[in-house]
Amino acid sequence: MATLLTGTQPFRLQIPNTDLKGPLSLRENISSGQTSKPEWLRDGESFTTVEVLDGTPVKYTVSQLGDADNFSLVVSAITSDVGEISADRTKEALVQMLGLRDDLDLFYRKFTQEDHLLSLTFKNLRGLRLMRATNLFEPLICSILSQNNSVRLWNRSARLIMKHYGRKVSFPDGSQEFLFPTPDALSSLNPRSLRSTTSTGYRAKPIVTVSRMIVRGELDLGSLVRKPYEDAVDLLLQLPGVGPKVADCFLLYGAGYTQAAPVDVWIHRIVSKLYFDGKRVSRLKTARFLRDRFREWAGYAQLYLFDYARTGSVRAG
DNA sequence: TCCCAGGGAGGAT
DNA sequence: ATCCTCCATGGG
Repeated sequence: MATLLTGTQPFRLQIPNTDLKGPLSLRENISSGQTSKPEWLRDGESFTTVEVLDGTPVKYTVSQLGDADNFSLVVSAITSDVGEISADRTKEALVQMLGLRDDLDLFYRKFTQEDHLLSLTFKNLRGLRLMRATNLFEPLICSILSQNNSVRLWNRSARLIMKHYGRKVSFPDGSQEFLFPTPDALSSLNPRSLRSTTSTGYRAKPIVTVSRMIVRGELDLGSLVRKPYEDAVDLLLQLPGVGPKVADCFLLYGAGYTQAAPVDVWIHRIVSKLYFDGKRVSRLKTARFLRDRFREWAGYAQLYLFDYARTGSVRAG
């Protein structure tokens, strides 16, 4: 039943609105600094990402036609020269990556009624959704990279890591892309050389250490993300380079824990300003506040508040 | 030159 | 529990 894609048979895939719940802004999704992976590469109005699905590299090129509320996605997905994978699997992975199953209409409706302050962020960010990774290692490394860093710089480092240490893959359209490296590839590195080649600074050592833990079987991300949120956090906090914010980033953008609310400098500022009358509240209390107030929507609330704060809708308090 | 960026670790209070 | 300081790197 499922169509098999091979390297010699590129195909196009239309995802009609009726499959989705609520609006989508592909551009907002891509540019919102989420740590599931570095930003998809942009060429005009189309965005490209390469994902490894069941061992087969798949290159997606996606563009959105129409506006946030009335649109279709035009998707080209091609496999590497050696691989093949079902069309259903390819489509499902895209739906997951773009958060298309999240009921964004419900989110808007619910908090337009229940939280006027949060609803202030809705108008300019309509269609912004949570991204999810198709693997667990890449978002963990990207989340570690993001600590005390700018979106621009951690993206740059992640791309350099791919270029220097990831497998190079050829596609039938003639392009060559670098995959994100495996834990094995990074585990064998000298942290100093990783640092000098990828501008990762003091984050190089924890990246290598975590990679080694995975290779040795001391860290099993697959079983970690099957645990309840609190247990998963406790385990993540034991890792070098992983504190509360990085753990929440990984759980939200990597593993889909929508109750996770990463608190960085921007969230710290905007939540203090909007919800605590400008009074300083600790980061841990800020995170707990967001989880208690927004529950399974905490990740979404955080995402909207982050973009609202960062894109200058408000001034730093 | 200083300050900042999707912070964390270790220590002192 | 909360508050220091230091940690690399590059942009403004």
